[in-house]
Amino acid sequence: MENIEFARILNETADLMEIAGEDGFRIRSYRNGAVAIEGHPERLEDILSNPDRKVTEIPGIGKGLAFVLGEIGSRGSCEMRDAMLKRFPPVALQFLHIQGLGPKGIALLFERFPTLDSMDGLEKLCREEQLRTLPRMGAKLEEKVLRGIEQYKQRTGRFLLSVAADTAREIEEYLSDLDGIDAITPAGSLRRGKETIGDLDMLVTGPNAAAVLDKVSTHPRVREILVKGANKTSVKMGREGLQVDVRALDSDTFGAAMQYFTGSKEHNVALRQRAVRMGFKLSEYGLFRASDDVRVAGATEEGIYEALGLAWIPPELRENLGEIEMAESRTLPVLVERGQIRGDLHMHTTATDGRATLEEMAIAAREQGYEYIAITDHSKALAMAMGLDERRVVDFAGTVRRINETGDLGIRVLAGLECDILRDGEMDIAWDALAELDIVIGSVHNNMNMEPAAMTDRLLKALECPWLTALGHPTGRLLLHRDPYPFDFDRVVAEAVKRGVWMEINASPERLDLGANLVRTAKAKGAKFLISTDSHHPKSLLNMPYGVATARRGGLTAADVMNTLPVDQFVAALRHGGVQ
DNA sequence: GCCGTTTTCGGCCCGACTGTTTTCAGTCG
Repeated sequence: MENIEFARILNETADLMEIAGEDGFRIRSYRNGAVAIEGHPERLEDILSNPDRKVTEIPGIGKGLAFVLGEIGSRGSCEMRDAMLKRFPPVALQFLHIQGLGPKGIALLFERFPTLDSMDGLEKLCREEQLRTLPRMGAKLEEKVLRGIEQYKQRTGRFLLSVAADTAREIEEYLSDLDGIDAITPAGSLRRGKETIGDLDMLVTGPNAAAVLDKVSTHPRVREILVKGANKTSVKMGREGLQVDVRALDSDTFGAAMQYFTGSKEHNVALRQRAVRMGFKLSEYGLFRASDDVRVAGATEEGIYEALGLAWIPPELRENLGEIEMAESRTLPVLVERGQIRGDLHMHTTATDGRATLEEMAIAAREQGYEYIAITDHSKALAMAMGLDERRVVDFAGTVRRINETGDLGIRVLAGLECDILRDGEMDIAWDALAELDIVIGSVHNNMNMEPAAMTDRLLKALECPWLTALGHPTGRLLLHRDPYPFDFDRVVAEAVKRGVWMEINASPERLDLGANLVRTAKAKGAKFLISTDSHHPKSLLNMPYGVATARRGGLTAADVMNTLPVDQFVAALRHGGVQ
């Protein structure tokens, strides 16, 4: 069992305890423990099975949680969770994801309607106007919950890009000891770098590819085998039930299969139409001449595109949004690559809500091969994150200057801030304190349900601040969880371009904000971008590829992305050339 | 339930908004 799985069960237990009205601090301990375990570099299982080690070595894990973790490790659950699940049906956990419903409300629902045990049941209660019979619940809440259920249904069945990527890696590792395998490659929306994934397609080639189909069904996280045939195994993985299709292929059709299973459907339809016009037939088995059914390409993707008179198209662009025309005229953009990113400009430390110190983040970033980073902790409006006030901002800028003078960290550190954009569009920190910093990322963290016009005004007002470097996670969306706040994006981008404020592509897999479509829109208006991980832990620095994938889907080249610049040029490009 | 000690128990992060009230609990970030 991986650490993240231990963390998930602790969090789930905490959710249930919250509904049960358990002591809040005790619940916090479970959540803290989950964070500690998820971020712990060692496998918890290894520590648990080693008699010389104790899990209480991990800060945040005491005697109580050590016992709980032991239970989870041996049987996948713990006493507390079992007890809670006797009181509440499993759907209670899903109710927590309905906006407008919290633990107290859910507890009340089960108290009043003991037979409630499904999302449909909740929907029925809303439609029959039953919620309003409960204290502090009314017609507005019934409407809100119905909207919440609608959104919930839309997002179930989809998974974050990172979840699919992790699962793909896990499967590759599990199969890596088999002989006679040439390649195990993800296709589908994962290969296209889409922000959320429906199911995971894995293609396998090699003389022994069929053996993979047997072995994959024995993976410990497989919970259901859907299909187990000669060419394909389909399974559901883990509790969330991510469907994984693994296909074994001949090497002479591998390119055609990659092309076909990578999609998108829209891209493939357009490509097949083109093939027909040119006297070919394109399928997952190859490109065939229509006249005599002779295969003219199929071993590689490049061969197929070339035979159709096209340059090879990067998977991220395969959405039939003009890429086929560009491939024909040989004008495809040279998309930005992870290896071109030289700095990460948005991260937090223990000064606010991060889990590691400035030094630890800097060293981890150096190991990623970066030349520079910016530390951008929160500002004081985020009281729950211990956000910085003016005095701490100025002190911090001084500290960073001294660190850079020593050069001990082997990486250039920029003094930054993720400054809250307040309700009225004012910055949370006075301008003269912001002037001490190299980089200021302006972000909206509260009052997100404003009218679109008011939110537009708020962002336009924020852009007036002369020290603002970039807009952080500009739409505020949380994938599968919260929709973007509506505002006039075109107007805000146009103003940002005019004022030289960059747009962030937040690489956190929960956000990927801006998303690819808005990246396209912004680029068309002349925007410049930062790709940043918004890390709260050294491990999260590894999320950069998700941001790069989003940039690529938006058609960005290295020239569009400011943090591809070498450190000196980057600092010179900052609005006031940096302060150091 | 964890932590850090005042080594035995008290402190642990908090403001704004919403819809429901008639003074505020619950939710959200």
